Amino acid sequence: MTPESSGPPVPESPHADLLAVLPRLTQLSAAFTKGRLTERATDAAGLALDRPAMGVLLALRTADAPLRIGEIADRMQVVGPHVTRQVQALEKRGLVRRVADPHDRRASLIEPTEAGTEAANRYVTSLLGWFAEALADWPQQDRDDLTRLLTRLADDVTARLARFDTEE
Amino acid sequence: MTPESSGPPVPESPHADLLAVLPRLTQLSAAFTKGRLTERATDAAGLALDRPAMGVLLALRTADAPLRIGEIADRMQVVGPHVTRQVQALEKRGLVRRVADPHDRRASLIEPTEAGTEAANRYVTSLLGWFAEALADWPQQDRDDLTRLLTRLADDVTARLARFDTEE
DNA sequence: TATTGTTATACTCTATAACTATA
DNA sequence: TATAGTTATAGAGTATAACAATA
Repeated sequence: MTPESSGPPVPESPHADLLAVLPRLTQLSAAFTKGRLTERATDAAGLALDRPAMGVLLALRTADAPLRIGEIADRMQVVGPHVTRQVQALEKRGLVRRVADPHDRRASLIEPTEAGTEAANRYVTSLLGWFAEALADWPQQDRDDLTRLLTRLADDVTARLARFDTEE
Repeated sequence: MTPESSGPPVPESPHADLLAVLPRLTQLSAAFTKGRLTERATDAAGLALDRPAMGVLLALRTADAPLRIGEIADRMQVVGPHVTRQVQALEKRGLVRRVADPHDRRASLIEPTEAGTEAANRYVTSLLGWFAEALADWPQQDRDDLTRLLTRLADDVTARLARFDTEE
């Protein structure tokens, strides 16, 4: 069995199995997008919002406090102008409102309205229900392990990528 | 402590912790995109290809056999026209070539050229090296668990979402 | 008539650039 | 002069629609 005639096409590596993780992440991402999971959940919540707008509403819900545009952008890992437009869409639908920032008149604080809070809760409940169904037969240990490992993976990957920025 | 006055804003659920998985997947996806990991790996491979084109090349490498346009699209979970354009780009760069499908003159088979195979291998090696670094201090058990759980999650989520299509 | 692929077009999400107002 | 936000524009990635060739 010579190297060039057979064997798996993967280059030699002590951790080649790790590469299997990447296609899985891609698969999951594609499945969520193509399955329109968030769209179904927004429908179930009686809303007509796209994913980015829902992301803003969820960021506010998670923060459980009014946030500035820039703060929302940081938490969502997107740029400011993107958040500006999503907030405008949410405002039009009466799901968030702006309140003046007492300490800085350049900025305003965004907070969900009563309707916005309820919508976000319905959305989360719907998503959670779906997710619980999908993982209905998972042992609790596996659920815990998945959360733990995925959290660590996200942190390690984020940290490693941040090094690129430092080096440049 | 009344329900409306305090407590976490998350609705009651026996598996509320599972919801933590979704932000992590989002975070990972965003980190890979914003860290331009694939772009760095293609640079390291001496290429000038965007992510979709690289995806086609990887699909061919993984298959280790010539594939039809439709087969590539299925594996990448995208539509045909998208693959058509990526293959055209790869053809121009001499990384793939078309060979006639002896059984069906409507279709052609796509296979990597020598240069394409080498480029894909350099890409994978680069990505693998980076990934191994990021997870350098992970115990082998955790690596195995992550791969196993992520695979199962992807399969379960995909299966569950497929039920929507069936129901409609 | 059904299927494979191509061309042309549109849509979603996010980024960059230029600008305004306040600090 | 630096920072927060907005407006306008651009780009990446992928989908849909209309069509051609072959089955």
